[in-house]
Amino acid sequence: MHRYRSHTCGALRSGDVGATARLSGWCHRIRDHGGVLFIDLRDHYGLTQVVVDPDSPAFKLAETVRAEWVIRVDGRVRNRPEGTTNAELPTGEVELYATEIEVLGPAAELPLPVFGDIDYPEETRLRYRFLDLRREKLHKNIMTRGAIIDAMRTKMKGQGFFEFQTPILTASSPEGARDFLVPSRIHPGTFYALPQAPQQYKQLIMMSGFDRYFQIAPCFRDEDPRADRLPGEFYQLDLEMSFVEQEDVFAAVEPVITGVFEQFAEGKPVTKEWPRIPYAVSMRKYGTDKPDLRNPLEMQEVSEHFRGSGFKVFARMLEDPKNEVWAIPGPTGGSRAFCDRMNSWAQGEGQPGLGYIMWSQAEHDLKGTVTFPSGRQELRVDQTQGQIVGRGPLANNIGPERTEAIRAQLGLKAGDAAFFVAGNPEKFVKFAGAARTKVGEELKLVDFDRFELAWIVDFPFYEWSEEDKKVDFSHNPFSMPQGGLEALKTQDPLTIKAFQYDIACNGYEIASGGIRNHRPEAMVKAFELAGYDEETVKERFGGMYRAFQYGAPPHGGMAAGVDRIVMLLCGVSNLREISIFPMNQQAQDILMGAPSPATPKQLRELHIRTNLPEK
RNA sequence: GGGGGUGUAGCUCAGUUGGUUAGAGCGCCGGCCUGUCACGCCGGAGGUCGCGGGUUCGAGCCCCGUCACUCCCGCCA
Repeated sequence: MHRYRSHTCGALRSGDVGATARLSGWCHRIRDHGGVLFIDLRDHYGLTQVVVDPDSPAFKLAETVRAEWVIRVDGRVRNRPEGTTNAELPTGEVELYATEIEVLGPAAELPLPVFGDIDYPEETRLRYRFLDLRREKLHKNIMTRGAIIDAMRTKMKGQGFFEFQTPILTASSPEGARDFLVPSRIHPGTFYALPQAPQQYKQLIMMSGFDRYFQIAPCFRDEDPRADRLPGEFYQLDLEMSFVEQEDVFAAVEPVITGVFEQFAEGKPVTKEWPRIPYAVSMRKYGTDKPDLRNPLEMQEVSEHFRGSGFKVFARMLEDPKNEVWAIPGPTGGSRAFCDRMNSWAQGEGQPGLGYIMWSQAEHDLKGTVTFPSGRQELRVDQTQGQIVGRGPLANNIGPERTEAIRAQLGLKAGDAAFFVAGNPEKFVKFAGAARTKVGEELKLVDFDRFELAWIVDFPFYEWSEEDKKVDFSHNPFSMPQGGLEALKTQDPLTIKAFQYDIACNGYEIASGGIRNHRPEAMVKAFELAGYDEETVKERFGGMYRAFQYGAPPHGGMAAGVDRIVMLLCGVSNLREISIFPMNQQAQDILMGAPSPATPKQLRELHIRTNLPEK
């Protein structure tokens, strides 16, 4: 017999009754009835009930074992007595009657129980990650992660892609996020950088005559984390193809991502035909470039209804042509309580408030003019019973015609509301998007049990950098401007769009890519408009620039966030739930103790002396 | 770099307008228990209330500072 096991803890069935079996695993749960004692023995594969009574030579030792001890049990497989089977366990028909127990690894008192499903503080979970990983949910998430990555590989290979490895120790890239640096011992005073992404390498692979590259690529960025952004390192499904236009990339990628989602969505619907939403449209309808399309609400511009109206705050704002008024429809939200709640939510977000109109059916015929006691305001009333009328301060100020026009434009009914955001869209768009999300969720209009995927296309090539007071790349400096060199020479830079696209899913950006700029003269011009001369380009992107001179194929690709996709498919909202040994929010690995000071000898070899900040 | 939240037993948490000896569940230790599967019952141990300072006759509670964790903003081409 094998030294440790003849079966795993998930293997035994009634067909094994009468057999002698040897199991090894962790003591998941122990129930001591004095005369009879049960141990649920757990391993990676499952759970089997071990039973011991005083007739067994193993009884005395069995009484001493505790939760999470690792033991080996020999015994006889037998049917559980009538009425004591456990339908919730695959092994629930049988039990192992123990005749011999060996303690393989005793456990100290646990800082974190493996049994059960209650939440524990992050710090405890990370310090004792190996215990946390034994717990059912996390254990399962990690296995799902592996299966998802397997599925990505299979589907990518099915699309004719081939997996490459690119260097981890590479050159610092001047654009983008902060690099992690690794000092060179051989070349004092110089540093390698860990790749933020294999962007330049994959383009060089295309210029090296390969085609259809992919990699489950580790990426490193020294930036502050978020719940949906791991500190330090993360993985991308990175891909690149030669001789392609945007449509070719979409055609290659869509089935891979849809396929992966369908395979792991556990029956939740997944978008079949992905909508293509231009960046500018997404910003105006959803207030973000990563819209959650499970939320049916779409914002609309309603400036005309407020221009020159009696609502002076908006009317005055609209005298500046840069300003607009946007409406967020709130179907079924037409109650004072809800509108007030939204208003105070907006104030909590640092806004002055959130204007609204509520619509309802008039209960009586009313005609005439109401003058408020102050005498400063007159309200014309002209309604017949059953007619839909708008209520609230805004409606009173702009009058029934304008109120009705807004209702008609937004397609709202009695019992509905609309919320209004005014000012310069560039400044309020983020808040408007948050308000759209809030309204949708509060009114329970969002169907959470689905995956809504979309391409966001036509990103602007440049944007205005307020900080540097100049035009700067808005996304990827390597992507191809729509219109090519001609557009760079003739168009207002801020109106140039890029062959640059994202995939949005349920409010997350899960992928980003583009068709690359493979013409050196266009690349030089693109950088020139952003204020970098040719020498700078040569200096910063020497390898790429050189490669462009010797026959560069048109190419493009994409990178999808593996961690985020796994997070969505596991139904969690924190990356640490799907990452096996994550760092904490301070970018420390508190299990392994990283980062840690280097020894004087290490520093000497690297010609480095520390210069620590004063406390 | 900035803002919010949290910090009380090994763990999860409660703790009144500031008032006697800071509680519960789980876990741990001891005892009882022959069919449980969140086993049950009885008993026990276990606390610098994150840390430092202040106000007060009196602080877990109020104030100031600080540290840790977490969420967010900045940042992330």
